[in-house]
Amino acid sequence: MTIIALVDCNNFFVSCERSADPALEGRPVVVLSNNDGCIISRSDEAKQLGIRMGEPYFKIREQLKQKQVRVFSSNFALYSAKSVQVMELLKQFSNILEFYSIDESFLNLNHIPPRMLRDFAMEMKAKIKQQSGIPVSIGIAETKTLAKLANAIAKKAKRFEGVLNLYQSPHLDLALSRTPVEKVWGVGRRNAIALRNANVLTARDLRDTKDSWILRRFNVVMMKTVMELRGTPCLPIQQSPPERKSVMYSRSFGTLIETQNHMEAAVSDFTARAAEKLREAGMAAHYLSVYMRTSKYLSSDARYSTSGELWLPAATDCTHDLIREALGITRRIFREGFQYYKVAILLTELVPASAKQMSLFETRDVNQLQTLMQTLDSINHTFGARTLQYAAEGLQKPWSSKKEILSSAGMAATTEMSKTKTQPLSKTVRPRPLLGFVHPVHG
DNA sequence: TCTGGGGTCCTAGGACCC
DNA sequence: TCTGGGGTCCTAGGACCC
Repeated sequence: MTIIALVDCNNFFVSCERSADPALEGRPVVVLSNNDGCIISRSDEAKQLGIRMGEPYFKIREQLKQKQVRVFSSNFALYSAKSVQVMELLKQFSNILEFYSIDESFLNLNHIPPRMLRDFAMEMKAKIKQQSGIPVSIGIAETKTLAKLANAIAKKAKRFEGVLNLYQSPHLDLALSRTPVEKVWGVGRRNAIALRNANVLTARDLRDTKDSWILRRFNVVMMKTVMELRGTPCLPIQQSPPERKSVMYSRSFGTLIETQNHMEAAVSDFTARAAEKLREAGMAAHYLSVYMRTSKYLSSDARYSTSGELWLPAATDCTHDLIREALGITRRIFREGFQYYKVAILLTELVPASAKQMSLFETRDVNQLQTLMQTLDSINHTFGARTLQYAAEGLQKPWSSKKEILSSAGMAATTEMSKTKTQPLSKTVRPRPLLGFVHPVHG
């Protein structure tokens, strides 16, 4: 048998803000998505006020002000650092664990006697709170899907004090029968409708369906979910993350883009960010796509989206190669007369950087390029993102995402933003890649 | 004025082959 | 006579996750 715990940080982004400023404790707090678009994390107090997940910020801005809700732009530098801190603490409790997402980890607890599980989890929870300031909930069961389910109940029902152990529990049936089918991990909105129409209403109903019906009506993914509800593990703990298959960098703009000049600068900027992620993953890409679109919410004649792709003759992780090709694509696909809202850079067909092959026509010194990229990354890592950047990325970046209400902890993490002088971007200046680096802080 | 940003996996259907 | 049958590969789109 396997014993699996799911440790989930409560209201994670809000809890991070609170750990940086304890005065936020007990008050309603929310955190916004990128570009201050919508609500992505809420404290319990905010939930009680009826503030919904994913709600557009502009729609409830006044309401939040009236109710004295503290609002923060998202600050992923802070959240990542907190996440690492919690992960390090978790390693003290099991050496078989999976960091599933920024705020959730699965732990194998086979080394704990079943009757000790609850005490063990309570201790884990207390230690994490004490050392990192982050409150967590813990669910324990035979499979990941059941641990998820236990966790959701632990989080909601106060009497469990944040820990629910359903491992070999006589209460499992009751827990399953009180969990609506759409709350089961792996059952999304669409499948929930199909299940409800077939009168499968709860996790228990789903567990008790026939295999043949599931396979006929759904697929092997749903079958695994059903097996997991029955206590048969189908989703193993993945101790090392599977190799990346793609890297994407995508953002909506703070100010809409209308000119090709600005678009080329934004594409250069985004491509540089994607290339950084690529190198961080230790990969090189064979395939590059550039995608741009207007807002989805415009009338159909003002709406436009387009994309262009390119096979690279040799896989690369080199920022200036990728920028050059991305600009080539951009010049091919850009159309005047639209207000662009978002751009995405997608890198696929990844190979390990160590295995990349040189193009037959490569005339540059490849080792020198590699050293250059390493130096670039290490300087930006030490002195802050975008300390060094390509001229093509532009200095002013009027399209940058809005982040109007960063906490003071947030400002500390992104000092280079506040130091950058703002000047109007001259329309006559055409971005020129491959010219070298600029230094925006003193530039 | 204003609506997140990533990822993965599966299936269906077409093209092509023997 | 009659309208095989299986296999692979690719792509677009759907569905799900946090």
